[in-house]
Amino acid sequence: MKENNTDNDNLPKRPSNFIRDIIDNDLETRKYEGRVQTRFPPEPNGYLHIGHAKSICLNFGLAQSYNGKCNLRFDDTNPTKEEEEYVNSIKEDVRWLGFSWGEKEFYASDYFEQLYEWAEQLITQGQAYVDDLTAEQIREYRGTLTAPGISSPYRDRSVEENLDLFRRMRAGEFPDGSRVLRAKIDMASGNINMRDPVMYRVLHARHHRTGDKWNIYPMYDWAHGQSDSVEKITHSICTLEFEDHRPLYEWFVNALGIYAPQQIEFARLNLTYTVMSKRKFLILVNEKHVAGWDDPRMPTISGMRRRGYTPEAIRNFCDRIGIAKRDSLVDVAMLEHAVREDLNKTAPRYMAVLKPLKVVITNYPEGQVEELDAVNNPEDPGQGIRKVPFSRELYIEQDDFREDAPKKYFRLAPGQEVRLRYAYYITCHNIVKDSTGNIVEVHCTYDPLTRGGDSPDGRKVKGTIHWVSAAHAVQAEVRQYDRLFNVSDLDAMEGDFRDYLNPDSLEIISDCKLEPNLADVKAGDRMQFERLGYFCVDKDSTSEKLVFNRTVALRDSWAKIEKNMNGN
RNA sequence: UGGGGCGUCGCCAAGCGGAAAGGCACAGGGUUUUGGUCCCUGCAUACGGAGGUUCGAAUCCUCCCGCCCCAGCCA
Repeated sequence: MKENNTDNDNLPKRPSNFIRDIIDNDLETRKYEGRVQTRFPPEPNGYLHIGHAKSICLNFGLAQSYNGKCNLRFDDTNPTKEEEEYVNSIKEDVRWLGFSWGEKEFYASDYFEQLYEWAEQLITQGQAYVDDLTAEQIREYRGTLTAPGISSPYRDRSVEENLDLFRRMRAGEFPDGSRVLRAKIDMASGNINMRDPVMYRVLHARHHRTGDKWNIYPMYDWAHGQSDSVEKITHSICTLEFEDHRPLYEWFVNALGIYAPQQIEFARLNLTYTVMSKRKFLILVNEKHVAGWDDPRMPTISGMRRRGYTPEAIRNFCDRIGIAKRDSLVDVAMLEHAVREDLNKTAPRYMAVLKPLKVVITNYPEGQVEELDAVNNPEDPGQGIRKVPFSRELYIEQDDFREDAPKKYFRLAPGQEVRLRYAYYITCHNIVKDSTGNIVEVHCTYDPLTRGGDSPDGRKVKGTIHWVSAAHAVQAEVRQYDRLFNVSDLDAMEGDFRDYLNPDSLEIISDCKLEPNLADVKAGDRMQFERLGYFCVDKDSTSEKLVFNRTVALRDSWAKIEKNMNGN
């Protein structure tokens, strides 16, 4: 029996941040009767990415630790860009990340009628008017950053005329773009959002949920705060660029006299070597720089899922980068660390040779096969052991043999003894080359007394390399990914972001040799290929042709040493 | 030259007037049948700058500098 175990003890510990401070304070002052209600409000116009994950973890995480709720709400106020396909993928991604949002999801479009009524209320209160100016004229009348705007000639229409016009807008009497409903606030405000913002536009477009019911659609500013209000949100968390909208957010709920949530802004996530905008993703996909939204090189949730990332790793990453208001550019190494950390504990290990070099054990009996024991996961004894076949002809990694070994090279080289993991010590005594001088085969002898990888005489070998029995090897394709861009701070670069695409972001290796235990693997399975990295089975994989994605390589201190030896 | 924000180690980020957490990265060492993991150690006399208040300031005040966002009938 556990003692003194409150609910909060079981909840994930998360670092403090300014939003938690605000909530703690609100709880203390009973600002919202002790409630915490957040929401994650994606627009269904694209796939979620790691930046959204930050927001998801924040909003759902806050709800969890304060015993509150977090609504999933689709901000579907622009039917020209939104599709059901996206709402489905968003739901899938949020769920996959490990969060749930109760019995139903919310939609801004569910509030269209209420929003409409509130708009009539504002008109009646003399705080909104129908404007006949064209989009271009509205822009001109709005003024500039330094010059105040000027009033529209339609600004002082009577309540009756406004009501009539607005009802006819709804009824579909006017063509797209002909009229808008605007809030009557302050054309001279230093905050441009307050210069009579547009609340409704005429749009004869079919909405993915309301169909053809509406001929007018609310703008973000008019919809968002009121949706929060309807849902009794306590803390409406959004990104920094909406900071300027907060006065408007508050103006609307105050003018309406309805429940007032509070908007809090935090800095969005930026990652090194990565772009993070749906617009740019769309270009990458449409121009075929990547294979799709779920290309494993994409920072989309679906791309990362396909790449082999775990929800746990992404959540840990999000907890660790913190929440603040300063613009930041998080090192992608932080993300990679988070996956390695999780996969190290969970991923079963296998041996796989990606770039094979044939090794013949000349003193090993022809035709003999031994089944050797291999540990499935040294970090988790519970995962047990497996058998791996060993025979006279093997494959090892090309990188694990050097004819002229540099200093500190502990792998196979002429005259140098190494351990074959879980098998035997071997020593190279002969190299076979083809007519052009390429090494095609390496001949070694083994020490039968070192079976399993230990020598009775206690003799040490510095290197241990992985291998696969040639006769038993399973063939596979392995896709290795590198960063999509070759500069760390894309936003700081001049010119188009496509100029910085890394041409080597995808390497397909087609003749990999895998230990036979990998033959029955299924799409989505994650594992470590010993000494190489973490991999997962791609959805393209079939029993005839296995396909793996490299999620992330293992840390490679030998690569670092060698790089330093070569003077960087 | 308008309005709104932000500036703490290479990158994130705690700190909320009492003598600069943590993570990543990096460097060195130990353990090791993954050059993986793990374990040690090091890594800001300093908090954009300059003044001021105070016994005491990254934390309060003033001025200055730098960076980001805003002129969609996008969100």
